[in-house]
Amino acid sequence: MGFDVSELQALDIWRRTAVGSVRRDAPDLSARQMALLLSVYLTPAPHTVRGLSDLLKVSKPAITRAIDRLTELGLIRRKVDENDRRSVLLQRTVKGSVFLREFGELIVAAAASDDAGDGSGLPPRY
Amino acid sequence: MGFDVSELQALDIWRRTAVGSVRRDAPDLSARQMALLLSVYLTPAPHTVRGLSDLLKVSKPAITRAIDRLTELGLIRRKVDENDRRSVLLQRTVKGSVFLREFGELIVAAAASDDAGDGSGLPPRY
DNA sequence: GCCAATTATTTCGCTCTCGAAACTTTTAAC
DNA sequence: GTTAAAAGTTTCGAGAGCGAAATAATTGGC
Repeated sequence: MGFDVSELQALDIWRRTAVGSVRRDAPDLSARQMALLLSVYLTPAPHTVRGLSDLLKVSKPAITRAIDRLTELGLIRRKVDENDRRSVLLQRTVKGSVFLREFGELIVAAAASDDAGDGSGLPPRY
Repeated sequence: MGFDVSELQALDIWRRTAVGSVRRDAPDLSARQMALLLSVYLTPAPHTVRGLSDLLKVSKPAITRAIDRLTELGLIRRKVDENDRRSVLLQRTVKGSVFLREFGELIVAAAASDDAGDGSGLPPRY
């Protein structure tokens, strides 16, 4: 029972962010979809179906479906690899950048409003 | 284009956690389901369908379905409120506690492995 | 050129989820 | 005790996701 303090703080920041995002009526992405989206934006290109399938240990059809959904939402874009036309490269979009920027702001705000302290009982360091 | 540094770091921690969770074959919860689960565990009881519907600004049937899913997974439990038998109280389970503890560990580990520094170029403070 | 390997998508049958509206149970008003 | 309100669930038709297997499309071996 009970959590380590830092884990608890981390979970609470996660909670505030998740609740804030849901309340904002953001698209209700699954964990897989979010992991895929963040991987495309925050890890070095190129991003292919096969590569993401290996990275996430999820079947290729499941990756294709997640891409379908994120593409419908306008958060990423497909582009055929001209060097190997079998491959599909995933690219960022303006809408996706905006979405993730706002999401990042939510996390930062949630962390800032974490007034639980560090457990030391001392005032926070600035 | 581009993100503020702290937002980028926050997003990257989120990414590592999300990817790690998916790779571990954790249940593929939606943002709504995760927000609900965290709210039940980290905010003061009682937790009712109506209360969560207001908190998350999501319809009551959608809350019921999310509870159905989380209950199937054994992560929370329903209990009729004996003071008002119309209400259903949501309670924690051992399995849910374990799941969230591990998830918290994942976040903490992701934050610890954030070797990007604080942008100052100085070594991290311990 | 031909054939096997690789990449991604589509299909199949099935389950889960959606919002809106209808419904059941329980409580409170009076 | 009858009636209105409240809490939660169920139903509806429709859309999305699942894994496994089948299907393109393209490439590389030779």
